[in-house]
Amino acid sequence: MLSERKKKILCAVVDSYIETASPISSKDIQENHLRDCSSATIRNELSALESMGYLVQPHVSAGRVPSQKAFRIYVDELMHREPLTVAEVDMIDRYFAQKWSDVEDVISAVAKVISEVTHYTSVVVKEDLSDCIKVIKLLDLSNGQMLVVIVTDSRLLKDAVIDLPQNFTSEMLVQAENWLNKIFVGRHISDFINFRYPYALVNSQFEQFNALFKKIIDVLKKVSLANGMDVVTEGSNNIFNHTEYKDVNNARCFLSTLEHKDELARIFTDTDDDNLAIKIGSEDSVPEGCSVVSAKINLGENVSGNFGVIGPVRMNYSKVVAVLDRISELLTDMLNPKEQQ
Amino acid sequence: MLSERKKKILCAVVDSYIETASPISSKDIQENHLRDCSSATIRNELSALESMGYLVQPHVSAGRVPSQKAFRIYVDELMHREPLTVAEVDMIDRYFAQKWSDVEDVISAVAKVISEVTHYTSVVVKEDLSDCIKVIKLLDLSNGQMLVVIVTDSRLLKDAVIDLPQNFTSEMLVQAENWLNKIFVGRHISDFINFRYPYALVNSQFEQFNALFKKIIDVLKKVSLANGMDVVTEGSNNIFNHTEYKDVNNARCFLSTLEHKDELARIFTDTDDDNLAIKIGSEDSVPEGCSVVSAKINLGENVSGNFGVIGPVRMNYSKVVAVLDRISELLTDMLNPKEQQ
DNA sequence: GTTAGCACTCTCGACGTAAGACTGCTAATT
DNA sequence: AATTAGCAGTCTTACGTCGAGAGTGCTAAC
Repeated sequence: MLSERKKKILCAVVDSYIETASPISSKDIQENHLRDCSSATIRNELSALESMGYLVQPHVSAGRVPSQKAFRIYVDELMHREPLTVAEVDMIDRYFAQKWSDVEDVISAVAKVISEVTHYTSVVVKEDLSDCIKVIKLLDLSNGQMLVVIVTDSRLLKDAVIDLPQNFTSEMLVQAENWLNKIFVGRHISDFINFRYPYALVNSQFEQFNALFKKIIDVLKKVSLANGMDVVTEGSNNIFNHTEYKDVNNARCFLSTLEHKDELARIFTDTDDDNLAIKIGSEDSVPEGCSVVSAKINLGENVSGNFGVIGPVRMNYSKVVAVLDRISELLTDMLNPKEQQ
Repeated sequence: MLSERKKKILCAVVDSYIETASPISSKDIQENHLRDCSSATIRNELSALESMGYLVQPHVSAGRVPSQKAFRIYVDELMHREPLTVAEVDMIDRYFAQKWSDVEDVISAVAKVISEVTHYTSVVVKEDLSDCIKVIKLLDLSNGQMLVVIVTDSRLLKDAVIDLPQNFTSEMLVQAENWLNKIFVGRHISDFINFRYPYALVNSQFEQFNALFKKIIDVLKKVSLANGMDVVTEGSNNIFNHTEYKDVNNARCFLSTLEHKDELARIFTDTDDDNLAIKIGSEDSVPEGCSVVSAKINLGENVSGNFGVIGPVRMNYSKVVAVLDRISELLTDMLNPKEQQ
């Protein structure tokens, strides 16, 4: 629907604007992108693109600035995918040369490398809501207390100390453990947020189990809430590299977004089936003036992760996408051999 | 060494400057603080205070601004301790009305309430390096794996899954557990960072225990490292309430400090025996232009915590101190009855 | 020792102006 | 019919001037 030349010009405007953060003039485009036609021709095209809603003019004697609609079509159709520089590849590979021993380390390293290479603020979200309970163990701590250990599919362990009811014997503990496993094994952790206490099952047994069961269910509920999300951000001070955050109100707004981890997690995890999602401006309740590029990865059985960057709409999408692609690749490489082992 | 009147005037300058963030004139002081002498007299005193290094003048026709030295003497000697307003007390109490079930909840709530009431950025540091091991449990997960649970003084639990050596029976597990407890109970978690493997003890026993013991010691080492510090910050966007951070470079520098958790922890935990420490400007490697007010609290047996605020040198010390005092009080109230229970 | 008064200095905002950046339009060209 | 050169018109921005206002330091009187 857009002519080839219009596409070329629009792409040039967005590219230049991403680089310079200031309005782009017809002369700029002519000199740097379209040598073979005059600035007057380009002016005509710019005018057309403006009335189509792709460009706006801050004032009459200024150049053009891309609208949100322009950024949308830019990332969907126009953008060139530039390869990473050698230095950037090196930087990423250096991070991945280390050996990590647990998921937390991976998360923090991924957050660091993304923010370092892209110069934007990075966000990594780990989500293990789909974790399945494999076995529950009750452990007498021999001081009137008991340790509840919940082992899940992904080997992530949750535990808590519970006071034992009076006169509780070791045998009763074993029995309680059996019952708990009968009820809960195979269930998903997330189910417990709205779990209703199964009186029917328990009332048929010793009365004194009741209190214990209630407490254990509380632990499960708590665990399922606490482990819903793990959100890590890195490089929040990178926002000051970008002129849009010279304005203090924008910066405050941005930082406040970063502090609302739950909302942030929602933005980064709420993706279609695509591996890579780009949300621009106020789309999908991304904060006004911000864009989010996020990717998805499996962090192991039933544990998925999302990672990406959040920054101004005037973001270097090409570079960010390349970085995220590369990291996706390295992460899957890292995780897959493990599974064959 | 300073005359009473000089003290009064210096205090007035600092108080006013904290409030208005702009240079204070002799007239200001005369009108708001020292009705009983003329502005000319105050001018003379100001001039004297300036040559003593307590005040500086941005330019000749401006008022005076307190120097770092002035802030030091202000918090040490001059400052009035104003009580909190009813609204502020309410706000704090409302937070403490909730029941918290674990240390993490307390930490996050304390961070939140401090930043909300003071309008500065709050920092809470939990340090449990001195945790003592109370008991170690080995738990057969019946799938060739074993769960190591370490219970410490402070009831903070650490655990990890370990692959069992081949042909390991339940009885051997019990035996291993006994040995582990014999060796490690009573030791401090922090000792394991440099722990040397006690061959003498183990070599006298079954050879196949060796591999297991090594793995467990690795777990202990890891745990002791990972649990060294827990640093939580809240309200980083509060910095924009304060004029000194209208300057983007200051803001960037401040945020970068917040991201270096280890350095931050050092600043907040490195206190004398005092319960409350105030560090101003570049003292004790606090970042240039920043001040830190921190308090200490016991978060349980052998677990100490530090909490406080970080903000501009021009900080409302009086209010911050009052807030931290109140929270200290409430925290000890909350923790002490627990111990009597 | 304190104070009134005054000259002096410096900042800050308002105003006007000139230069420069781009555009849109018109008319000529291909 | 599309393209282009040229030019008038508009708006921003930087700069310099100017006057008002704020505050001091000094002097001389109290």
